Amino acid sequence: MLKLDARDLKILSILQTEGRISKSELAKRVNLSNTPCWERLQRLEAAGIVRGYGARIALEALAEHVTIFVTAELENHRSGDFSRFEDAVSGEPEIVACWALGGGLDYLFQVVTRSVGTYQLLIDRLLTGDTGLKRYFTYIVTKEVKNGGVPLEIFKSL
Amino acid sequence: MLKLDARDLKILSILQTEGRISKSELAKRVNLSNTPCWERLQRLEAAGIVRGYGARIALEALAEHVTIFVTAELENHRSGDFSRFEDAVSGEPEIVACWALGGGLDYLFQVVTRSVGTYQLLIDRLLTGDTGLKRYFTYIVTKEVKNGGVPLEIFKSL
DNA sequence: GATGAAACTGCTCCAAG
DNA sequence: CTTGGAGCAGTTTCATC
Repeated sequence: MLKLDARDLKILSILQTEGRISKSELAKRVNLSNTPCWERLQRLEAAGIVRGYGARIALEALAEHVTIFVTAELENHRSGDFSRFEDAVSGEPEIVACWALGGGLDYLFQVVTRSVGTYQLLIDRLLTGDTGLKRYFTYIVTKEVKNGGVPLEIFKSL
Repeated sequence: MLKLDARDLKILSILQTEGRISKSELAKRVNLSNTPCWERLQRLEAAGIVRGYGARIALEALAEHVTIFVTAELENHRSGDFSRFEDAVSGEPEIVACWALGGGLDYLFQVVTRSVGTYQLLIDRLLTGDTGLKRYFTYIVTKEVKNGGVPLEIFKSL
């Protein structure tokens, strides 16, 4: 694990919100000259800490859609059961995120789709496909309250 | 709502994964010359469809941390109760995302923090602060299975 | 929509302190 | 780490078709 100083963290937190900032502007913002700042960024990218860049897209300005969270419980807990379900999840673009959970529930996943109807089609695919899904619970999102980035501030003291 | 053709969607989906692509390279990828592609992007940004750009940061390569999902139920459902809770959520950087839900539960939120201990401190802050939080349930994430972007493919036929 | 070009800014690398 | 700069690539805005 690469050790990072406060400047590296500042570079990361600037890039997190301003991914298309120019490298010379970035250097100014962290009080470094061009060259060493560029070298730091190279290191961060090479180490895989910066995994890439992306546009933040306002889906709500683009098309009608619904966001739904689903908790899932599997039929069985043998080693193959988990990877079978996870493969099914990977193959569904409407499942935008999925996490394995400790405790009674096995998975939580987030669906973004056109409507409740297309969500039901997705669930039907999961139930009739050989995914091992036993029980699920649907939570429809009525409002996105917050969606920020990872709080790098918390790790400042490393 | 701005109407977008297939090229606009392609621009968006390229930018979603390659946020730092050069504008001339982007133009090539969508089979347009420099100028009209640049104009489309200007429109998309001006319309707020592209809300910004950000680096994808691999937190796991950076520091030990835990991800936890929490479902929350509020004491009361008067108009002020929701905004009071949402304000508290906004003020906590460790709460990286929060959604209001239909049905019995009021909110789902995602916490990224250093440890289970710091998570408990967060919960204590929410409980002792005047947030109206009545009942909550903790789901510790043991594995991130998938974390992709919004599936623009789904909206191709618009 | 396409093309070409002008003026500018930024990028990458290198040298020297 | 700094400054300075060379050579090249990318950006933005033109005018023209």
